[in-house]
Amino acid sequence: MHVRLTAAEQATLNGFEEQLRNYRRGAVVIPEQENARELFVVGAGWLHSSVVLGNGSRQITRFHFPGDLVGLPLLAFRDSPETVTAVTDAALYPFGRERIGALIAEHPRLGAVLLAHSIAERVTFADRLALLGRTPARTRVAALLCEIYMRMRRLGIPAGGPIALPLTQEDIGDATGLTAVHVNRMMRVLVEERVIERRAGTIRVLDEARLCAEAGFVDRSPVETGWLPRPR
Amino acid sequence: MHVRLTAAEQATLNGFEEQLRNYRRGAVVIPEQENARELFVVGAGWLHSSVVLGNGSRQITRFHFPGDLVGLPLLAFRDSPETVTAVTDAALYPFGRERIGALIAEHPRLGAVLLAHSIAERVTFADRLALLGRTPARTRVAALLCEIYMRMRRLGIPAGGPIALPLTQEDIGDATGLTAVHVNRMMRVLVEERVIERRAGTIRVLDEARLCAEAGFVDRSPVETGWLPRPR
DNA sequence: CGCACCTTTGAATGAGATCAAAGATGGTGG
DNA sequence: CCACCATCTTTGATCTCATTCAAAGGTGCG
Repeated sequence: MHVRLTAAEQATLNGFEEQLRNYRRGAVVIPEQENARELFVVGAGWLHSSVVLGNGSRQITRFHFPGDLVGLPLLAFRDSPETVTAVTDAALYPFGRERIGALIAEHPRLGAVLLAHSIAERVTFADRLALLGRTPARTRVAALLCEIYMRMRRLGIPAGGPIALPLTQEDIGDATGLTAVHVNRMMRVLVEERVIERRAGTIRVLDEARLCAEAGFVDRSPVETGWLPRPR
Repeated sequence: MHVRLTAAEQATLNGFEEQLRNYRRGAVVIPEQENARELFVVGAGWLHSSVVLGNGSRQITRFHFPGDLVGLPLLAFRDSPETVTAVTDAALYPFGRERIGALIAEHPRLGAVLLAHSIAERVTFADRLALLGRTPARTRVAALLCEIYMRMRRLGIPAGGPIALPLTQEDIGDATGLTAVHVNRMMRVLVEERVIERRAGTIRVLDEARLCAEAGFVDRSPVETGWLPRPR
């Protein structure tokens, strides 16, 4: 999205989407603490990454949407530090991690793009950290909805239209550090104040400006590419 | 630490530590939202990265110690998404971000190592996210102390010895999502239960096993390197 | 159609925040 | 070298946001 690729780069990237593998809603794609061997590009569906604590509670650390790269932690650790689960039925393109090594050797510039991507993700995590550490429940729920809404917009869904929200309130709680009960109350407030509307597994954003303000949403300016090396 | 470097790789890396620049305790090294142009390798001192929210509260997202690379977000965003501040007097090696581009072009394998490093950091953030979202105050404080202790150990400080803790309780609160007052109470409990000992800006870990258990500390197995391309 | 699972609502409880004020501590300048 | 002032730590009292516990509706899948 951010860089004009050479034909050779494009061809190499296309190679990552060969076979397609299907997963059912709720299926575990990568189990925590196990020696997983493959990464994935998301073809269709929603997934999430989560961590389970010693006390049994779960923290969802991020959601994955079509086009996302899933399983990068396998490049740094032998055993996956997180569980990747399919939220909806999903279709993924698996590939071995040594192919990332080959990609970098062949096209160092793509390696640099991958680095920038990983760093951007780190920044997203930092924002989320501030959200959990320093904001009240209401803001957290608004921020999650806002994030999903923005993501859907970028995937091409029209503004103001209804968007599917295949998450249980428990899921939302595990992502925001709240209980399902409290998530329910917070969403209710947002509905009562006409910020959003809900109906059978979908939500509609009625007041985008208000939602963004409520969430403290900051649109991180476009990704930097000035420092990248020349394509080979 | 994880990879055997070639002479050429080592030489290139050494080039990153040319001039040394000094900062006073409390000095802002990279201000949030400004167009910073340099990254740094930490030579000496402690620093931290933080985010300031709309409501005025602050979240410290991570601490930086000697040997750390600081300012990576500049590779992804034009304006720094976070503030980097010197906790103690510090000495840093600055360098321009285009040098990272050159590094990757010249030594793709080092680019891959950098990617793995960035991914490992992302995983650390995920752990921290679970900490803020799903654990009580006491665990959070223990986890922060445990993390610092482990880091100091790796930097060569003896087990059980006193270690400098140049952080105010407010700093610890901003890192753990608590108030300074509550941090004080939690540390008091840890002292009373003889897990740690405190004296004038230093702490001593009396019961390492207990601290780790309390913190839910998991030692992420050594970084993977099997997928790296061959050195050029 | 029936059984899981999810959502909704109320009431009681509790962890951590807030407010306030009294000790420590240490860096600075005279 | 000492005195002073700013900053940090400690402690108590009170308040509040979110959790917990409990139970009654909904919804959709098999």
